[in-house]
Formats: sequence, C-alpha cells, structure tokens
Amino acid sequence: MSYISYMIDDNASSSPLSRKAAPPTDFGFRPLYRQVKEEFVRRMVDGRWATGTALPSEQGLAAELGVSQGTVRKALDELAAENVLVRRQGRGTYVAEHDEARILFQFFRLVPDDGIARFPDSEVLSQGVHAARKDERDALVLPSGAKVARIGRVRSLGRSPVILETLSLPDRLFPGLTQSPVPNSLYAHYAAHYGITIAHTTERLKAVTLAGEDAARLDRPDGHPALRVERLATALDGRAVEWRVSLCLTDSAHYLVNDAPKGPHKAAGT
Amino acid sequence: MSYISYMIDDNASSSPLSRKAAPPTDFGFRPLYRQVKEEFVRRMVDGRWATGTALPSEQGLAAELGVSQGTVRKALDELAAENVLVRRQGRGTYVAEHDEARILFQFFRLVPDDGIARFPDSEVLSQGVHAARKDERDALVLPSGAKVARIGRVRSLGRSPVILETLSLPDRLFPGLTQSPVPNSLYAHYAAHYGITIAHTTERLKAVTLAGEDAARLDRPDGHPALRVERLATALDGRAVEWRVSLCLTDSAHYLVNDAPKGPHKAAGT
DNA sequence: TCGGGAATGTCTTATATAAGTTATATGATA
DNA sequence: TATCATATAACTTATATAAGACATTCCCGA
Repeated sequence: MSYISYMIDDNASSSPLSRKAAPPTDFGFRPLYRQVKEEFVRRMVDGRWATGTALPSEQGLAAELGVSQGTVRKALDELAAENVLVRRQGRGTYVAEHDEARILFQFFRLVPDDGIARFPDSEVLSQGVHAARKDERDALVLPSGAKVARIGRVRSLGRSPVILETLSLPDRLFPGLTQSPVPNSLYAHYAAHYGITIAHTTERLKAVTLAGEDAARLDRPDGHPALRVERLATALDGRAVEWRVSLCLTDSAHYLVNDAPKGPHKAAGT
Repeated sequence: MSYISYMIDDNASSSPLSRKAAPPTDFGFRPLYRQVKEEFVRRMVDGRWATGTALPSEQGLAAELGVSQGTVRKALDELAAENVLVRRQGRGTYVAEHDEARILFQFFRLVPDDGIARFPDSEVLSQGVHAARKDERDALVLPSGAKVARIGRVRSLGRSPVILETLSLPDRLFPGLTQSPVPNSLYAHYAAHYGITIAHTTERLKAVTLAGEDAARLDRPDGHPALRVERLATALDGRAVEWRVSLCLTDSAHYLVNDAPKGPHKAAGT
C-alpha cells in the first residue's frame, strides 16, 4: 500500500522525475536514483549548488523530490565516488571545491621521485585570444572559425622549471579569461568566475626529445627526453572545456598512475 | 524486535563475522558489510572461488553468513567496482577472469594513435631464476638473498617491436615459472597455475632516450625517445607479486590515462 | 521457433540503530 | 561578570534489516 507512489509516480505529483521517460519504446529507461542524480548534476551545472555549498539533508532532499531517503542516498553516494560531492558523517554533504589539495589528489600526477606531490608555481609566458587551430577544434569540438583563449606558461617545483605547457579553452565559455592575469590554480578560477566545474580528464602521453625554444625554456639541452602530456578536461555536463599540452621533465620526478580504488577500499590482509 | 540479531550479533550464531572485533579499545572496528567483503576476498585468495566461478545468489550468501541481502549486496558492489567481480543482471555474479579483454581494459594502457587497443604479441628473450637485485628486493619487499624469476621479452603490435620489458617475480610464489615456456598472457597464467590474482597495479612513468642494446632491440637509433614504465602489480591480498620495467615506443602509440568512473557513471548531458 | 515461467540481480521503499558534528545549555571558576 | 569545561540536545550521515516490484536472462516445453 505504501508503494503506490513508486508504482505510478507521475500521476499527481509535482516531482520532475518520472520512472519511465520513454513510454513507447522502453529505450532510455533509467532507474529513479539515476534521475535523482541527474537532477543534482543539473543543480550544480546551472549554479544553484555552487562549489562549497552545503546540500540539504538526505531527508530534506527526499521529501522535496518525493522519493525515499535510500534513493537520494544512492545518488549522493555515486556523486561522492566521482569526487563531485564530499560527504562527512555528522556534518553534511558538500559540493567539492577545487582547492589545491583536491587538484593534487585528483588531477596532478607528476610527483617528485623522493617525496610527495606539491603544487607547482606558474610563470605565464603568453595569454590571448586567437582563431582556433585545427588540433584545438578537434579536441574541443569547436566549429571552424571559433576562437580560443590560449595561455602559455612554465611551471616549477622549487627553483627549477619542470613543465612547459599551452592551454586552450573555448573563448565562448570563458569570455575575458585572458584579459586579466590568470591565477596559478585555474580549475578553482573556472569554478569561481565561470561556474564551470572540471569533473574529469583524459590524458595521452608520449615520450619526446626537446629541441629549440622548448629546450631553452626548460633549461635543458637539445635532445633531452621529456614527457608530452595532452590533457582534455571535461565539465560536469560532459562538455570538453580545456585542452592542455604539457612538456614535463622527468629527470627527478615521475608520472604516477594508480588504478587503486579511490574510496575506503582495501582488500583484506592475510 | 527483528533487529536483535544486529545488536548483539555474536551471542548464539555460528557466523564467522563479529561486529566488534576488539572489545577493549574500539580500535579495529569494521562495518559488517566490510567483514563480509573480506570473507569473500579470502575465498578468492585461497582458491575456493577461482576465477570464472559463479557465486551463489545474494540470498544464498546472506543466509549462509547470517546477514541480510542488502549487506551482501553492498560488499559485492564494492568488489564489482574494483573489477574483482563481474555482475550481470539476471545471470549472476562471477569472479572476474583475466582474459585479454579485461587486461586490455584494466591494465594495458598503450594504445595505437589511430585505432583501438590490441593485445601485443611477445617474443621471450630470456627467462631464468636469479638472486634478486636490490631494486627488485625493494620493489617486491623481499629479504636479501631471495631469488626472483626474471623474464625478458619484446612485444610487438603488428610487425614492429613496441615494448622491451623485464619482469621480476618472487621465485617462492612462482616456483618453476621459468622452467617451461611462458605464455603471452601472463596474468591469466598466474591465476590458472599459481592461484594468484592480480588485482591492482601502480605505474611510474619517465621519458628516456634509448641507447645501445635497448635501442637495437627496438630497432631505433641511439637517442630515440621512449617511455619507461615501472609497474608494480599486487595481488588480491595486497602482496606485491610482479615488478615490471618496460621501455615503450610512442612513435605511433600513446599511453592513455582516463580518470573517468569505471562503472555505469556518466553525468547527465544537457 | 516461439512463448512462458523460474531464477537472479536491481531498484525502491520503510524503519531502526549507530556514530560523528555542532549548537545550546549548564555550572563551576577566576 | 566573563570564561572555560562539560553535559546534553539536535542535527547529520552511516550501517543494517526486510520486503515487494521490476528487469534480464535462460531454459524448457509446446
């Protein structure tokens, strides 16, 4: 008797969720908790839940959306597993912030051979808006004729330069980005000033040898090996928003890839 | 009234699980579902659940362990998220197999620039048992004097060599491994013949330039850039079991890193 | 070959208890 | 009075259970 709302669900409720989105073909069926999750993502994308915001309690959200607490919980748990939300027992659930610690943990993989990851300093070499090159249009899925904001910079750990990189972003999404000095921590800047949250990155690595100006900028001789990292960053809604090509010195650092589970996983020791 | 078993739990049950392992200090407390998970890992480690095995149903496991189906489900879900189990609605839950598709998906990250990942062929150059070098002992946590099985091989995609690598394994865990020809797909071999399941890898990457014999083996001139990948593979129970150093050519391939969530995650598109 | 179950995993709801955090009240002390 | 420590209340999320509806798959029989 108490399962009526689950069975019929969209007859008299003001809820934006419906169990079957496509009645004719059953294609596109999504579980309720996933629809709830998508609603939460919408709220973050459109700014209702900005980074750092404390969410209402599970009970409150459940009442508001007309679903049970368990369903809300499953949606929140998945978003927490994706590092989009942060949950703390007794305190509440928060929209994750792009602070240095999180970026270091989630996105920055170049770590010193002896020691732990640190956030590198940046020196901007150039910044401006240009017509997008073909590689940029391909990566960012832009039409021909589109413009990109382009930033060149050198990043250092300690005193010596380690990374030489060029960033490209759709000018339409980041108007005015390069008209004032850009901060060291870009992802926090995107979130704070453009409401765009970087949620996910894909990186392609190649080994190359340095030459000419690149070698000079990194203070290494021609023919010195370096790691070339192409990173495509996508926002919460899945749009590609940043294309980054980095030349990384790996003389006293390495690129770390760990396929370990993120959360409180760990197999039982014997 | 039906929650008594949850509250006292270990008074009259034959269950191997207990809610509080350490009564004096509450240190070492683990939730029930995690104890269930550890029990499942034990069964895989000691061979009761070999790779490919179909697990009993959730209801059956719940009845056997004296917990609810939801608790079993939470444990199974975490193991599935770690790629240790594979769940298919309507079919059942299976211990993941180390077939080529899974290795390609989970462990092999060197993909051709144009096209999709393929499993490379191998040509073994050398295999034998030796006294462990210091770097091997450090990586595999072996005492001085320990012996390792060592394998050198060249791997090719299509006709041209792409990877030159050396593998080291504790001889104690893999007796006789190098006394007969080793197969191309090693992780399946470990599981089938030694009951050791590779669950997790950590890789450290550096850019280097080739020289001497390495260059010759890979058919490239001295000074040619290559990706040096150090991989430490650990088993289900957390032990380090394989140490691998690979030199990868990235002329027409790249190393792919994707931080996307594994499972059925994907943010809502607008 | 087709269709109808049976088995199994998946989703949803509901409820109860545990445990961590924060705010508020209380009372002793300086 | 002001301050500090402690108790307590009121939140929150985390864990656990149970039961029913639903989707998917597979097998068996017509």
